[in-house]
Amino acid sequence: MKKAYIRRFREILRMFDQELYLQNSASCCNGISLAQCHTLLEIEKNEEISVSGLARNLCLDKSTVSRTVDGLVSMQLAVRTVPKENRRMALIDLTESGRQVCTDINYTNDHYLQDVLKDFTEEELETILNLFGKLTRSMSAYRNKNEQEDAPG
Amino acid sequence: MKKAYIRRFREILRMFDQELYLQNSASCCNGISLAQCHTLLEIEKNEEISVSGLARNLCLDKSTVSRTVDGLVSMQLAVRTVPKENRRMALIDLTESGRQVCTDINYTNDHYLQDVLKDFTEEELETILNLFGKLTRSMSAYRNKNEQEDAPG
DNA sequence: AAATAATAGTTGTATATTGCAACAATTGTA
DNA sequence: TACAATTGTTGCAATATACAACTATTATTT
Repeated sequence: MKKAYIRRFREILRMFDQELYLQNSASCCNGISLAQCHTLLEIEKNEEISVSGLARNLCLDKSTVSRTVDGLVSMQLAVRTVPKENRRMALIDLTESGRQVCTDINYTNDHYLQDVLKDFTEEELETILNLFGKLTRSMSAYRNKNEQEDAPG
Repeated sequence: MKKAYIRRFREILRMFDQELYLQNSASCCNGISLAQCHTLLEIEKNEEISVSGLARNLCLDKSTVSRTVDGLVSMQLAVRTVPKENRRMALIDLTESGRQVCTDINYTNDHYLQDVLKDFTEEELETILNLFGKLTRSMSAYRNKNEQEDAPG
């Protein structure tokens, strides 16, 4: 693989990452922060998920997630429930307001993506989704491989 | 454009963003932080750039960049020079150590990308770079359009 | 059954990142 | 010369994050 190609790819990745960050920041400004936004959507995706589950899915420390959930709860966007059958854990769920905020975020982001992809042909759309998926899976595999190696024996 | 497609795209974007973040964090751990890493590479790309220039390119506030540069200077990876012909500004440049760190970062990231892309065919590589570029430009155009609208009249 | 280990969550502490506003110094313009 | 614009820095506050220590609970081992 050509060095020049890799450098161009890296450059585009950097710009893409920047655009993604700017857009995410801009679209999550319905009074909630980016971290809260990510957490809300992750709760929405899994009905009744634990703090540890969220931490795993979001690749964050559970203490971080615990505090983010604190924020969501104090804003009445989420609730903690301690199940009787396992009183160690707390299941997080959305309130009606929380669900509404998710709906808003989804609406904004769906429309953004639709706008940004409007000049892509059907074929391009299919191709980019496939290649994107392949790349993401490859990145994930690479990371898991390295985590195995670094894991405490 | 199908709603289901958009949702799948968003989901992949989210995962991709997460992988990118994790990889960036991991690869920048040569004693420097992610922000310092980005700043170093941006200085490397522009010989003698000002704080404002860095802020513009990195889409950050100049105060943020000023402090990041503080860190780099105190680590002796960069130097500030006040040009005689304009004593307001400070031109930032890399030291030899700074250049070496950049070389290391580039090496690591180039190899990462090479590894992650190793199962892509020549054609796929060409396609993904093109579509990625197109998408990034589209995102950038969208943002500029909206910034125009929001600009203080 | 008691002791120990594992799990789940929270809190204390520290650090990093960031932006806005205020400011100082310098340069450009009216 | 007075005023405006540019450039960078500092004060301040908010957010995000992780690690370690801790509490409470549940599971396992002896």
